[in-house]
Amino acid sequence: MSTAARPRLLLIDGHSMAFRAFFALPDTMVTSTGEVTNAVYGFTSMLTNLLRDEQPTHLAVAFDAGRQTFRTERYPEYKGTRSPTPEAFRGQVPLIREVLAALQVPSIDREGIEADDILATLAGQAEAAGMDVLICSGDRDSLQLVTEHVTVLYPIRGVSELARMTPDAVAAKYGVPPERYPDLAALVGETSDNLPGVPGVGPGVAAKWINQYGDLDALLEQQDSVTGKRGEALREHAAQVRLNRELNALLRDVELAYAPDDLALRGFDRDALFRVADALQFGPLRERLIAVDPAVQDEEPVARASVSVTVDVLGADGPGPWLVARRGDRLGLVVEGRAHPADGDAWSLAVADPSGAAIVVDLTDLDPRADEALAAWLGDADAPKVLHGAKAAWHELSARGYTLRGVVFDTELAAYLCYPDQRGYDLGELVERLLQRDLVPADDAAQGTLDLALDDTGENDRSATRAAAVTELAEVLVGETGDRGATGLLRDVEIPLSDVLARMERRGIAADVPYLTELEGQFGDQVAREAQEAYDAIGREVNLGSPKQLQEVLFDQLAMPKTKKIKTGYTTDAAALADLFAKTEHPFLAHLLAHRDVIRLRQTVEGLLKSVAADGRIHTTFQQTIAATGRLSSTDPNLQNIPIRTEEGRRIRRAFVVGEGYEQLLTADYSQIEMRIMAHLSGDAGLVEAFRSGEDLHRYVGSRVFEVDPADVTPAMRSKVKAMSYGLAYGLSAFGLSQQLGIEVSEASGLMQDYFTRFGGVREYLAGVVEEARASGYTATILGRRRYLPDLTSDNRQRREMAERMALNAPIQGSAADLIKVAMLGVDREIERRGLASRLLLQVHDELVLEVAAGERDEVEAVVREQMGAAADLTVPLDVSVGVGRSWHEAGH
DNA sequence: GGCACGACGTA
DNA sequence: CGTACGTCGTGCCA
Repeated sequence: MSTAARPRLLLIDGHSMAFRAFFALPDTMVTSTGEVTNAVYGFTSMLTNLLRDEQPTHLAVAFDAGRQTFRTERYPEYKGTRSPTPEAFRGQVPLIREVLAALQVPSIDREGIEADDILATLAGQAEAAGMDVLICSGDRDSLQLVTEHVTVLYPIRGVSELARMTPDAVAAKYGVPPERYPDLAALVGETSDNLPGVPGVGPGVAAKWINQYGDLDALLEQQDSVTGKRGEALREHAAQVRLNRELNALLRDVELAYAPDDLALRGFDRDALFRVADALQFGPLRERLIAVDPAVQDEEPVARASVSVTVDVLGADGPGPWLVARRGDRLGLVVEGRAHPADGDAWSLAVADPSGAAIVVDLTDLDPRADEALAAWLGDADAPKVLHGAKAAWHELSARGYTLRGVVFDTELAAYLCYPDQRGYDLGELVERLLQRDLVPADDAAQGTLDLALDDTGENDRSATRAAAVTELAEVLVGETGDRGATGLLRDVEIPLSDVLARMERRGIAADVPYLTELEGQFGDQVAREAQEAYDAIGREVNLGSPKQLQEVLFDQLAMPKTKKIKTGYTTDAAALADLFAKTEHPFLAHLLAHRDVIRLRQTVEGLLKSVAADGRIHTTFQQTIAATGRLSSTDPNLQNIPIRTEEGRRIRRAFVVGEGYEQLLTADYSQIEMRIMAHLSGDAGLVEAFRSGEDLHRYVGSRVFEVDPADVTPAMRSKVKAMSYGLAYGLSAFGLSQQLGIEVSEASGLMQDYFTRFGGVREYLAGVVEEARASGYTATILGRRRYLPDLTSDNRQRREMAERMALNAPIQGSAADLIKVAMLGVDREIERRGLASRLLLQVHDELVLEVAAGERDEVEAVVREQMGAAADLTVPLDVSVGVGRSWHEAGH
């Protein structure tokens, strides 16, 4: 038994915290009706965090009321230097009080009294009543209230970071205990309150005096004993100091309508909360608030149960009868094995029905009848299955000769669509989060049916439990997916695509191993040569792959000018080295850069050689749940970053060749897909016309921006608008553009202005994307794929601006990902329908690589052009360029 | 063996 | 002070 925890009273200075929020968040945060909401949003967000982190039992928010206070009566200039409250702020205070009313939190004010005096009074009463008190205020005068049981939370930056001011923290920061802080403040003065201090006396001197004399009264009594210029200044300003002290003392005996006991949290008024949160378009903040509703927090946490399952023991007939008895049921399937596209295996599988009954089948020791029944079920497109990561299971089963069909739901893909920014989608973690259950098999004692016939390693129980968990999880995720408008995207795109990807991975792409080996040798020779010449240039050997050692060489030994600062010193990246070379022409730099290039190429070749499978082909794995924008990624090896920009790099592409039994490789890529999507989404007339005209895009844009004839657009103009156009989709700044083009920031900024003058629809679109996302909490692609960006309302500028750039980019990059996924499904389906032998091998974001069977080239090209071109109906045409050849390099264009 | 970091390849 | 990824080596930790 634990003793009852002390009650915790949270007191907030409403005005000062709302004011902080107002300046921390952009005043472009408005509802669709134009109401500015940054202060109310920031304040509510801060309050939400406090409820979550501090778990107060009692709460009140105090507001200033009335212009006249005892302080202005005593000293008319009090707070006299403050500029008038911004109009946009003033209107938000009543909104904050509305929110508080919905949360059933008292807003306390009293005519002629400042919020801090209310807080001081309540804090004193609460402490006397045995409560712990937290005071959240941006007014430093509140520091005088700090005691063993009273802590001030003082905003450091914005309203998201609060400093915990305990007695020790106050003493550490100011050099005096909390009760002496107003003495110190009286000496130093407070600009924001228009209280001048003693000239030449800062916090350090003030603290020294206070500690020396004991307190301010004693100091003033003995002011004549203070020597020097500062002593004179003190004597001259003694009256002001006394006045300061009088004014900065907080009232502790204000008569209030509430006593601390009346401030107990009662739980939110959900109806009122929904109304106000919707009216203010709080978006995701509403859910965050609900998650901290004290009415819910108070409920006893239920001991978390495990996912339960009953393992049915199979008879001599194997799994057939069990599966047949459940025909038409959605069954959870978990395969135990090794998921590898070229070297997979499966050793057992578990199937669970919706009631929690399961079977486990040992695949390594299966009699023919059982095998036949299992194969029939697995390959039956009409036998609905639910998996967590069907593609991996596909590889495992494929290795044992099974075909997997009838996947109607994939909990991993569903979780990805619902929470695309998550790092991983581990089954156990999802079960914990979404089912509030644990993924451990129930104790053997509790489950009599478990420990029968099957082997007793516990493996089977775990498998069966996972299968049951997948079944249960699917039920929750069906709802979550629907809530996010992702049902169609999951069912019609991601799930069928995982099957297409599985087959692409299984096929792999043929590699010319002798050629790769030759390349490895050549690059290796060059590595050695460049390294030796680099060593000769500086007269010693260093590890050229160690930025740390390079920094020593460049900045110590060679005393070169410092480059851009990074965590570990100064950067040695390629751009910086090129810059240094331009300045110093030191041969070491040239050899170092050449070494970097060639060692990288050698590494790439080595990696590829290592990943050639027994069939002479390279089998990548396409990750379908990694990129938050909806793109695929490629691993083991990554075939989406094979060099193409340099001639040396392109040599590597010659190693990817057409395989035995096929005639050619075909590559097809979308040209300027992202810009076309931008034209479509923005509806900018100029940009749409640019694509419809068939003119070279950058030439067209250049002619508009620079006001010249398209024929007169110089290469320099073209490259500037090209960088500009692409940068837009990333949230490029004038500074970034100037860096990339090596021009002045002013020129870059002028370029951007000219661009937006000509293509105003683009600017409107980009601004609109961010504002909409801020209000709704997410961005969406053409197919409705969402990306949630809670940081759009962060008061941390860096995080917020990062989120804004993500919001600009996600609909564009993500829509492009949508389109090529749809195109892949179309190409695959059409190839199958026409009975062609050609096949998809790779996807590189805007490019598809296919292996073309003899005689099929023209038809395959037509299919690919048709399917890629028809992936979406945009206001601009989707242009596809196609190339063929014996190698990836030859097929490129 | 695992981690963070710098560097750099692709779209 | 430009989005989205994956991989490699170094240097440092346990």
